[in-house]
Amino acid sequence: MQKSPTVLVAPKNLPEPSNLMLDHAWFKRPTAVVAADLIGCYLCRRMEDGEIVRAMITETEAYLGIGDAGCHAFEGRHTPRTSVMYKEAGTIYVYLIYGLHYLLNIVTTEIGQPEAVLIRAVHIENEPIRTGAGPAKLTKYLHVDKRLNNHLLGETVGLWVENKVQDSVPVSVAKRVGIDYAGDAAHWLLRFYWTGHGSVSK
DNA sequence: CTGTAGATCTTCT
DNA sequence: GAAGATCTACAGG
Repeated sequence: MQKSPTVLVAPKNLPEPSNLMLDHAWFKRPTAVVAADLIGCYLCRRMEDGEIVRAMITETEAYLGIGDAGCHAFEGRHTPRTSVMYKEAGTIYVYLIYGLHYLLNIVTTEIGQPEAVLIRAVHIENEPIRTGAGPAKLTKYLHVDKRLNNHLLGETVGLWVENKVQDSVPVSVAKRVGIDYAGDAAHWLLRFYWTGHGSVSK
């Protein structure tokens, strides 16, 4: 009997953002703390037709800037793609990987400190458990692409995060995925996921 | 069920 | 020219 964790209080699919919306200061904390804290929170997207989709975050990864060989901004690398990582906490960083997949990150910490959290998996109510099980799958479902890059989270751009409604969420830590080239940093425990949840990436 | 090819943009060698 | 913070389809055992 493999039942996925039950949401104690159902997410309100209200037509408007709720007062649980996280402000930018919430993301201006140590990146690993933000990444762990995001598990159980809701990634909210206003779709083209005006409907708001609330997707519960079940997996994240922290990328720790200039000292992290797995981070795009390693050793202060500053390119057209990575410049957004140096901006203010709460800024959306979307980039194209392998020429066809968009991945969603949220910038953290201070301006000038290129750190971010990658959203790796979400669970969308009333959808198959694997619908948002992967960083590229969730962006496809939520229509997240380059248009959002460089904008602050909020109702204006149609993408924001609302706080979790559960009191305690079981969180596990593990090594990050897909950065075997990063040497030592490949072993850092910067991946966070809802323990045993069926929507966590493979 | 495991393995791998292919898609094809951005960055670095 | 090569490889990447990935996913899907399909071949083979």
